[in-house]
Amino acid sequence: MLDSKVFLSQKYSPKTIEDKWLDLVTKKIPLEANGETFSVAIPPPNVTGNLHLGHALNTTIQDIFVKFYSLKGKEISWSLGTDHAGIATQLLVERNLSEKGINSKEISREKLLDYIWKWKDQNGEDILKQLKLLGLNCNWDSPKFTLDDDMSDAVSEAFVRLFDKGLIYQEKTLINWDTKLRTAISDLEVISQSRRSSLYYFKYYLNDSSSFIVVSTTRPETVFGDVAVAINPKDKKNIGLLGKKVKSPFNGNLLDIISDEYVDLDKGSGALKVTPGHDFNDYEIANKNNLEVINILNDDGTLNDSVPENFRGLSVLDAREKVIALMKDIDIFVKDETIDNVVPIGDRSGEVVEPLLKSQWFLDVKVMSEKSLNAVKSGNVKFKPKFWENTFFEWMNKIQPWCISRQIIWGHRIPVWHSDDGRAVAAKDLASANDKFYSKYNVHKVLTQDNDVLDTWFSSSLWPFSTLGWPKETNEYAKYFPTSLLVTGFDIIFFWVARMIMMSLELTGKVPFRVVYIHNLIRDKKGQKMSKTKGNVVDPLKLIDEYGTDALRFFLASNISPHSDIKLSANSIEPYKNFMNKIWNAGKFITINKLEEGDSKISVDTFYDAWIVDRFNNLLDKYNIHLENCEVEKAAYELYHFFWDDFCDWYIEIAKISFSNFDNTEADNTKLRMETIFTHYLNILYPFAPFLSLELNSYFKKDKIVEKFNELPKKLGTNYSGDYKSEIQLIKDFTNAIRSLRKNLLIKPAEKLSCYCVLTTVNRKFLEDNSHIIEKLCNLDNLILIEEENDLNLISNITPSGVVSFLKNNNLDFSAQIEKLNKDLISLEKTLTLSKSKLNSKGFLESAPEHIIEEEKIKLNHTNSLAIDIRNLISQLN
RNA sequence: GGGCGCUUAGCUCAGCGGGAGAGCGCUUCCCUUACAAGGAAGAUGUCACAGGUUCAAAUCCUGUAGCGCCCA
Repeated sequence: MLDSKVFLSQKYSPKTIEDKWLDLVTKKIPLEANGETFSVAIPPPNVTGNLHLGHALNTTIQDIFVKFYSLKGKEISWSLGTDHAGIATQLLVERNLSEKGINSKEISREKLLDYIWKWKDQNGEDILKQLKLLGLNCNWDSPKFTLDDDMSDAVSEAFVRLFDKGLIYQEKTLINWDTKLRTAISDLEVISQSRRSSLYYFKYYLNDSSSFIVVSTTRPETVFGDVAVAINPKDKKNIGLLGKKVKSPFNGNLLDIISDEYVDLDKGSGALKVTPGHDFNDYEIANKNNLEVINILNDDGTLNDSVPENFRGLSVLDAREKVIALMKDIDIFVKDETIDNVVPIGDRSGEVVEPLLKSQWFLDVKVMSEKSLNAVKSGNVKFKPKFWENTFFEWMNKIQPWCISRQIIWGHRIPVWHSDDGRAVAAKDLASANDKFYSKYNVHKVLTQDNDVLDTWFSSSLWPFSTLGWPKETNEYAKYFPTSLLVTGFDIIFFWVARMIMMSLELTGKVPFRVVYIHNLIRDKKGQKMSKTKGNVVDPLKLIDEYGTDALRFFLASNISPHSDIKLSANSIEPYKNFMNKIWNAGKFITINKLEEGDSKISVDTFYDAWIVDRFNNLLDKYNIHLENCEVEKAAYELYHFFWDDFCDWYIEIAKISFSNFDNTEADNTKLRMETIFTHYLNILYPFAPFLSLELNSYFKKDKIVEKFNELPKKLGTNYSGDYKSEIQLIKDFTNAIRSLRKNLLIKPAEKLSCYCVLTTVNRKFLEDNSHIIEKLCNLDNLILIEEENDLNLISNITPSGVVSFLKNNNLDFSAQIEKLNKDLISLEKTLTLSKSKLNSKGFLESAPEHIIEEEKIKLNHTNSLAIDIRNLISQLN
């Protein structure tokens, strides 16, 4: 046990106790396991990243569950690690190099890789240290990194299996090409951005006559890739041109006029130039109509050799201007107009993405999606809140093959080995590739590995099982897979959650997790997304400095909302720091009144002991239910209000009175009760505010070895036999009513006076024994029980438990009290009319459940007599 | 265009069939030996709008308006 004198001399200082307990809070303490397990995989933060509030929210939620289930005796595994974050990291290092005057495009693959690894070793993984400050119980001794050997082995294994099943294939098709990064990206990495754009109208003349067709386009520079003009089959004006040809004035090509349902009559001129090399819809039209595909762009987005010489090498925008100028020159330009359209942007580069015809690797997730849909529909994977399942279904239903190859170097190199004649096998290394090639093709060839690397999300999609040792049948994998829970933001349901489910079902045959807990984002006080460019990013480490980790954790836990994002303003966290301070000071009070060890045992409970025991038991129930339902914020709410409203405002305040009396087996019993409930409270507070809980607990634990909580507290019993609920209610009712009366009558807080009362719910004996409590709480001389019929000249307040009154005297100003009574009367009369009309309604009496009718009757009687009393009072006062 | 979510006190939000709530802010009073990071007493609402279901609707259904997000 720690020195309580030191404790009593200190103010609450989060920093001090965080430093003191960090090791213990983050350490996995072996508990007495009950044979059950609870496992989670952390969404791996970007290795180059810094801690932001999203991480803090995400990991705090996980940690609350981990600590909760740990206290419940489950064995815990919380896989920890970082993600290599392919494109993002490579970009960052390249930018770094260019600041040093090194052009990454001019150095070898090996050299650049070397730079990135060095950078990662020096600057990476800071985030793990920052995460630790939150007090998380992750597997700190075995952090993973997605490019580590074991993780990479899982990636190769997955790839080879999927390749051999035919689910991974190479195809030359139209893909999203980021011209700045010079790599393919998947459709998820393309953001549709609304823009004001110009729509240009121009004439294509028929090759054999002077008639023409007007086409419209936002991309005039692609005229060199045109292979046809498409009209809608219902286009009456142009339908006569069907089957004819126009001659491109730009390169002399002959373009068929074809019809296709896809063409929108109301858009632009209603006729579409078909450029299959640079538009996904046009590509489909071309496929349907057996049209040629012309690629007019280089990898860097400039025009290539298939355009006339004077356009070659121009950027898309320069070429656009030049084409428009040409149209005007040769007098085929009709007009332009400004429209709203949608432009595809690369999420990493921020540049316009070009559809390009390229050979890339694809994973046929379309085939894999079926099982995933069923897993969620059948409840094998549950989303919380459930409505996110709709989002999941919607995307899964229209999922397209996933382009998994990237033309960068930071990542898992694709384990495909090519021969020079275009045949290939997938294998983990060259030796097995040679074997595999020979057994497949019966010939030896020189094999070289594919140059591309995999999309970062490919390795992420294996994370829940690769971190547990898959493909090896490790103990961890056997014990902890499938994982119990995944906690993540809604923004990566498609990127990550859906892909994990698909991969897991395909590769392990199991779902990766039972429950997906989706949380929202943290925004600034205006509801804007936090971003560096806006300059509104709040650093969690600063919040920790200012308010403490426990307060931050409690804030996050309390403010999770299934429907809306968390808005963070300057003083959002302060109430929770105040709450921590409240607990701290309650701890001090209890320490001051602590019995010496072995002094006493629980003897006879008072009504307030019985009551607080009951309240605590109620808290325990709700706490368990809410956490098991993944409703962290509700558990936090209960913790907050039990402690502040019940424990501090009433229990401690009443107990103080007992402590100040001489006698006291009764006080000793309350001291024991108070300490027990407080330490039990700290125990369940631990998942939410671990540092404060441990610190305070250390002043109370009798056993010096156990510094940490090792189970959840059980419900407490009480030996009080009276009706403690009515009794505490009487104390509360009378206290509130007397305080209110004092205030309304402008009686000074320091002035002591006598109060008269009439009882309705509790017996005279109880009041005789406990009137000193009310006297003390209300600063009375005397609480005098009187009969109702007395004719003293009184001014009163009426409560469900009885009436409290002061003697009228000339110094008192009744006006405030009369006002209050009138107000009470008005609201009473409202409920009265409502109640009466209900009980007079045949429908209500026939259809409402019995207990509701009973309650309504009681309410009516009650309100009625209250109203009569108040009316009497008012007339007396007037 | 399709989907999802939201609209409740000045602000941020909970409640989701039978009593309109919390935190912050506001008013008045109190440094009462755990806590002024506190205590006490208060004020504040056509629960977006319009219909419907029901004995009973903030709560369920339909529609309208506005806001936000996702997908095209």
